[in-house]
Amino acid sequence: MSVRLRLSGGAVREIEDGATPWEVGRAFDPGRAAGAVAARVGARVVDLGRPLGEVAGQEPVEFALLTPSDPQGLEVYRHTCAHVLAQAVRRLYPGTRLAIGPVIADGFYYDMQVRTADGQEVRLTAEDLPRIEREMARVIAEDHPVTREVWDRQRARQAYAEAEDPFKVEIVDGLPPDAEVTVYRQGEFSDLCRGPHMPSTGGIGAFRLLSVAGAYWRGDERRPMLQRIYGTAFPTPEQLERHLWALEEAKRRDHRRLGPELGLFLLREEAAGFPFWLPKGYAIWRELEQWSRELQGPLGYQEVSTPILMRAELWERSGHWGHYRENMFTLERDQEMFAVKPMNCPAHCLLFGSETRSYRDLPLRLAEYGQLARYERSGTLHGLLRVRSLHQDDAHIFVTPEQVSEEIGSVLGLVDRVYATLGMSYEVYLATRPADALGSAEMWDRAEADLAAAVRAAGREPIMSPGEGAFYGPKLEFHVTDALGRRWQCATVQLDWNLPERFDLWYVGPDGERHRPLMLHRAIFGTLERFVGVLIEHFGGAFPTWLAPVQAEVLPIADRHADYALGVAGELRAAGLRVEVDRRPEKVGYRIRAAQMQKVPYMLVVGDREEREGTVAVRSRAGGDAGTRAVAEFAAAVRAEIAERRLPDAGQSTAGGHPGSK
RNA sequence: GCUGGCGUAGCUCAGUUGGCAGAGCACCUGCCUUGUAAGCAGGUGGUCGCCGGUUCGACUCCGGCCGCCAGCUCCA
Repeated sequence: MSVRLRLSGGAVREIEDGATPWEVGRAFDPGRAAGAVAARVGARVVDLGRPLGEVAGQEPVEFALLTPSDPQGLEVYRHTCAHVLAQAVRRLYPGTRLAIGPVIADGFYYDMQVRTADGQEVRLTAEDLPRIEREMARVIAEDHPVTREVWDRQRARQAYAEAEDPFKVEIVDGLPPDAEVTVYRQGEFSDLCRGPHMPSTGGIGAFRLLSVAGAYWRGDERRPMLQRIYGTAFPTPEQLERHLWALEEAKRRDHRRLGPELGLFLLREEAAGFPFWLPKGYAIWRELEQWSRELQGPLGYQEVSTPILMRAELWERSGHWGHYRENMFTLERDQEMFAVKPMNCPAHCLLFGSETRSYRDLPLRLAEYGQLARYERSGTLHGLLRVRSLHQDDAHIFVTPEQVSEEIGSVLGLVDRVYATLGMSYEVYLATRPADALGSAEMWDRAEADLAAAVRAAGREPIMSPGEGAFYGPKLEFHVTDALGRRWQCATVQLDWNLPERFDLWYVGPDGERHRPLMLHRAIFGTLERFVGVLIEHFGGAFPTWLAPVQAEVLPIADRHADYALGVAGELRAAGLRVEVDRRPEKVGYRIRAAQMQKVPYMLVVGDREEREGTVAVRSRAGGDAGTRAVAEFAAAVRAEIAERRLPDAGQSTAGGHPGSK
């Protein structure tokens, strides 16, 4: 028998079915064969030693060798490295039980119960990692061939049961009935694994273990806590070093570091999860809020303000008492329960229902920026990105069923405009019906379909997020990525057929009858707290001029220039700019450095010459010395930059003349 | 909330085996009067997270809380 493969050049070859990808590669693509870790046959990635008859047939399929430079090849490479990690830990701690060791975005991890030979559990710390790394290096140097074995399911189950490997037994039991049970072996080590793997351990070039942390087996806090060792691997030491450098760089952008450094906000243990906003941070905040009003007003949004504290009875009616109580701050007064609002929707429903609404009033768009509070478990708090204080750029839109699509389209347009202006990329997730859902299956199906259609109409493909919807309706989540590659939801659009029902909301239709409106929950920034946090990291603290807390810093050369400097600052403030004067008795270089580290977009040096000529010597944060300009001219240029909400483009500044010009 | 780690000046961090708490930066003062990323000198500043215990004596050892960090989980 034979199989047919389409090689990289496009030629179809007849190959004997016992041949392996390695043999085919060596014959037809010797250049890549040396560094190959696996092969792609059709849609499958397979071991280089796998007989082709098992994965191909008479129908020609694409054949390609994979090296660690290919994304799929890199996964195989890292996966094998995860096995090397497990092998090394087993050597050092022979009683270790393995759970799972998958490849993740920038590396891999392995979850295990680390134990000594006599079954004593061992707590690893970061100090143990170098020792494990040395053992891994030994495994790699020993260059063990990696072989694939197909096991009988019962035999596998029994073997792991006898070896007292409860996690592997559970994994075997969880495999689909028709799945092949495979075990990969390298030297004295073997592991239940789907594969594929590199042909031998010697091919791993550069790896590093990064951290160790606890992780529950199957993510379930009622189950045993395992130790998760994170690591990464790259084909060359240079690539590894570059990655490690990028991780350090990401730490430098961490908003928890930059926030206090730039004087933006404060986190205090007196109010965990409730940030204190300093003048500079709040300047950013106000700028965003003002922008939001500017964008939404023309779209027909009306701003309202509703009570922060309301009786429990309201939350019972809205369903929050049953579904969300764990996340609410409650208090009792005069034998009555109250709750701080975690969301605005129930209050907005009260507003909708407070007068008779006509179909002519719809869509009715109620916006609110007030403060919400949600109880989050202490271990989940994270800088500004996971807080208990929330100020959303929230709105609830009451619509007729016919208006849903168009209104969602309008919201998606708003989202796109905001994120494009800030130069941020995002992904759209469609979160569908959760286990504790309210409402009928038909309502959910239709709502989910409506949301998906709207996203596609906006030219994007939603990523499905099954079971992640709110209890009251499906939602679109817009995710952005932080400096450390963690993903956070910012904007959201949720469809809700439930609350209008619970609050018995209705409008009078053209037919003179009562009809039930639908409700859209939406936020564009999401939570201001989180959004500012994400922006700090996105810009690394170097905000575009329109958002920068201090837009220009005036630096008088000597004491005698102080009056002129104050005059310049006054003139610029009158033009609407946020300006400060640094008249400390320090050298200009010192004060420039200070302003530069505070990431002020423009530094204006003024001395005898500038005072005489009524000018400022402009230095831009990104481009350095930008020449001398008249004060009014500088003000006009910066005002234009702000009005356009221009993004900083590296090396260029807009408000300076050419060096040497006036 | 769970597992592990951590908590010393505004910030970053030292602090031997338990014996009167330190540095750099920041801040203040003086000198310098300054030209595009750190001038010089001096000084202020700490209930060593909080509460309790052991001890002649606790930043140090023990226990309990609180907070932070990583991960799990949860979610905007």
